[in-house]
Amino acid sequence: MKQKISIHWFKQDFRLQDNPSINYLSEKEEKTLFIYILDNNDALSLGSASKVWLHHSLEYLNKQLNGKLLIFNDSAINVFKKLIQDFIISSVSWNRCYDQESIKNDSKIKIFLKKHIDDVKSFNGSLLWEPWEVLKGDGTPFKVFTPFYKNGCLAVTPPRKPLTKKIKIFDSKYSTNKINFLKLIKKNKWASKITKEWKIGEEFAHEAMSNFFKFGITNYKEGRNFPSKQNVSKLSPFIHWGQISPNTLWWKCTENNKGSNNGNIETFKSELGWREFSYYLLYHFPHITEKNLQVKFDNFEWEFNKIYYQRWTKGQTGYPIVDAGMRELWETGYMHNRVRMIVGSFLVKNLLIHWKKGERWFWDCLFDADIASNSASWQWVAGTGADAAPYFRIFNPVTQGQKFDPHGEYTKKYVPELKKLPLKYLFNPWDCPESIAHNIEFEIGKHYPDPIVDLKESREKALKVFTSLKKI
DNA sequence: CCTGGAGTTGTCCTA
DNA sequence: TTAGGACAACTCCAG
Repeated sequence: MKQKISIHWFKQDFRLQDNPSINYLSEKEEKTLFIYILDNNDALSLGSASKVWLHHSLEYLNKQLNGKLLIFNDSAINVFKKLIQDFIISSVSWNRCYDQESIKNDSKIKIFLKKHIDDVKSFNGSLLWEPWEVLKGDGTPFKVFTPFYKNGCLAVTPPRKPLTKKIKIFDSKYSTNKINFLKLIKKNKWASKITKEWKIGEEFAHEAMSNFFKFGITNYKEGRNFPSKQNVSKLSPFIHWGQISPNTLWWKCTENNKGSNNGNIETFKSELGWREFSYYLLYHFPHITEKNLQVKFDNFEWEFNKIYYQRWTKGQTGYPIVDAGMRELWETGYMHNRVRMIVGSFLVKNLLIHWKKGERWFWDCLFDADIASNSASWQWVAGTGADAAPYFRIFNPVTQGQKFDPHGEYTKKYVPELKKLPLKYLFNPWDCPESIAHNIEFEIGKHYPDPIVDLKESREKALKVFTSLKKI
């Protein structure tokens, strides 16, 4: 006798709170079977850090579901074929993904499922506004952030309020923990070290939110620029994996938006707005993952010096703030936003290496690696994207270090070989006089690399190349 | 169709 | 030491 069930298909929504698909199924009479499908043939293959986060997320989620999460390593079609054989399925639902590949695959699966199951639904569980609902007066999509956010988002319907319902978990007899079979984690030092500063799971997303609204949000607007300060939320991996919904954060902002903290709250909300904008661009211009949004850059003469690139990835460029950022990324699966801009500008403008190379490295190393934010942000840094920075905006890693890490705490933490260097020379160690260097046993080229390119030269070269481009 | 204001995040030089 | 303007021009957007 087959049992009657409903199915929630976890995609990038690893939470039980404020989960529209789960809420929908909780209203039904049947108990819900919770499944996750890893398809190794997915075009959008996961980066190494993403796999690690996914592994721990699945473990946590399975615990939340009393060990009843069903995990498959197959194509979604095959999985559903089997489930349709084994159960009477009244409903299947999930929360949508917004990249082109997912849209294509999911619509195929939906058509297949509808042949066998009456009730097949998908929900918006990850965006505050549906990309197709925010348009200009003439019906075309926005291309500039400020009008998109102010006139497009804020001026229309406010985001859905968070809601949580009680779930009824279906106990399938073949529900076992198969997470290790997915082989998401390689047995090496990196994979175990990288999670050291993180607690992964829905509960910890809420913990991070509480901490942020207690401490970080005070002075967020200013403090978010300083990598050694604790003002950033560090919520990005949780948001990416759906361990907390943007709606929960949005309404938490509204709740806390009283009195003098207004500017900070608004700034944080606009950061959520930037995430929306990235997804918006991805939806309306899906090729931004691969191609320049501004086609005139297709003629741009990028260079590729393999040695430079490798030293950038390893944090061995000879520019302390750049190296600190790249090492933070490698060691923690995260990089502070200000530093992301600095290392990005350095790769694209000083080394003239294609933004796509940087995008791929970030994709592999970031816990919050997100196809929308990553593509849109790299294009922004390169100046090839929407709402681009003017080409002459090239970050100076020395000035940026002095300005945003004024006491050098961040830089020294990740580049410990510079610890003894006086602050005056921390961001330009090549200027350190011989007498001082000798005393602290610091030799450039021996204890810390020579800068791979000259700042002034590479800046002028970049300006030249970018200027020539606009004349085409 | 025309018009005018505006556009996340900087740097460098000059007075 | 510091504040202000140049950098260059284009596209987007709203009226």
